[in-house]
Amino acid sequence: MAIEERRERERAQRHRLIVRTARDIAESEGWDAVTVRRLAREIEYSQPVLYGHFPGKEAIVRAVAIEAFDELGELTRAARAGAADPRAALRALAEAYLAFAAAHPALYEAMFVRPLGIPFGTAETPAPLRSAFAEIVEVVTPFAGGTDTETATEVLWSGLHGLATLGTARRLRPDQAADRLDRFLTGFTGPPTGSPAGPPA
Amino acid sequence: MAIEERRERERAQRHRLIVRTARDIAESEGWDAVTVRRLAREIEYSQPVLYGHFPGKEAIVRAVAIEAFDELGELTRAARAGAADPRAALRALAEAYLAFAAAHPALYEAMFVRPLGIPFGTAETPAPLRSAFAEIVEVVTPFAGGTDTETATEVLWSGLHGLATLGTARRLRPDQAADRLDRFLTGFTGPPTGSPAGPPA
DNA sequence: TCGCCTGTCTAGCACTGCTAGGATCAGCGC
DNA sequence: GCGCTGATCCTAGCAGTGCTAGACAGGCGA
Repeated sequence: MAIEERRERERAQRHRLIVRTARDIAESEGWDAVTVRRLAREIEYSQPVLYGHFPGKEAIVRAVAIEAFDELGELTRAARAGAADPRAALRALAEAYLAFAAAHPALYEAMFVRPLGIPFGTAETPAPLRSAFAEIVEVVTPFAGGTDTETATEVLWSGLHGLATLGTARRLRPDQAADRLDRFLTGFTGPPTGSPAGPPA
Repeated sequence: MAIEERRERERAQRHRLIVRTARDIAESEGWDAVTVRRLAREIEYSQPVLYGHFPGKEAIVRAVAIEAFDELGELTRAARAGAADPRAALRALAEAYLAFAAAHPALYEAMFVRPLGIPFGTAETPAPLRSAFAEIVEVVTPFAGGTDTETATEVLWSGLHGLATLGTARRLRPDQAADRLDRFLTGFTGPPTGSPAGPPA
């Protein structure tokens, strides 16, 4: 029995090694550099071993993405927790989200740009993914306004996603990132209390 | 001389055939199905002929994208022209943009998601691309508010881009597309004149 | 008519994801 | 301790990818 346990341990360890190696290569050289041969070489096993752990390359990318969902959820949770009021919480979450996308473009790509083969918003959605989304819902709720919370959440998320992807693709002026977020959030929440209405009709 | 002219004509025709074929395959089966061999088979020439027209596959995708920029620019221009006031113009442009992305996901992907190798917002930016962007600037100007026009343009574009990409990736509820656009544009422009302020602080 | 030159194709390179089949070695019963 | 058994792993190969060198033909000018 102990032998099988050891084997299972080793197997789990190798599993994590594969995911970590894939992530490392992707983050330093992009997903194009992540090939099955390269992975096999780096973990010092032959290629078929990888297929004993994952049904295919796509599944490895998926594993990296799910791990990253956990991290993003943790970051946004921390950002939200440290905020004084709903407006600050929203801003903190947005900043954390964009900072994550900017710091880990390859992870962000695996999570939200590449086709994941993971259902979003259904019962089969993995837990890390759902809890990360729940973070956004939580912070949006006070600002839902006329529309329902889920719609408002989708709008906030879409805005952040657009800013993140166009930003990393270098299609927005890099220096104006903070201004863009200001403008977007001001629109989303409405102007701060006490200040005059913004744009004319 | 006439012979050379005929050859040049034939060459240009084949050039267009390549771009059109690439586009057709991409739109019906996705970019993964667009391979050099497949293209060669469909245009009934061998693969090296393609490399006589384009330096590589990426350049073919780029040609398809630039053509698509022209179309998108035309669509948004028409949408804007038919609008009564600035608010309607903004909405019409946004709807046209999202409709294009939904109707031609492969083209949209080539234009805005895949790395294009085309500089955005510099002097070398191709004309179709610049004029399409100018459309957005035009329609955003009345709603710039406190921030400068270019920043506001980037924010609008980012929002639309996020809605478009997450939409085609099936990560937003399909039925709520109109509600999302409403919510986003209301935030972006501020509430319509005469109506009470939206969300509470 | 001859020779060149342009245009095209065949065949091949190095790479990709993935897999069939054989070798190897650990653990077990005797 | 010995030989069997079964799991584990690797070698080698498949079909596909983007791309290219070199051979071949056909039309052009002299």
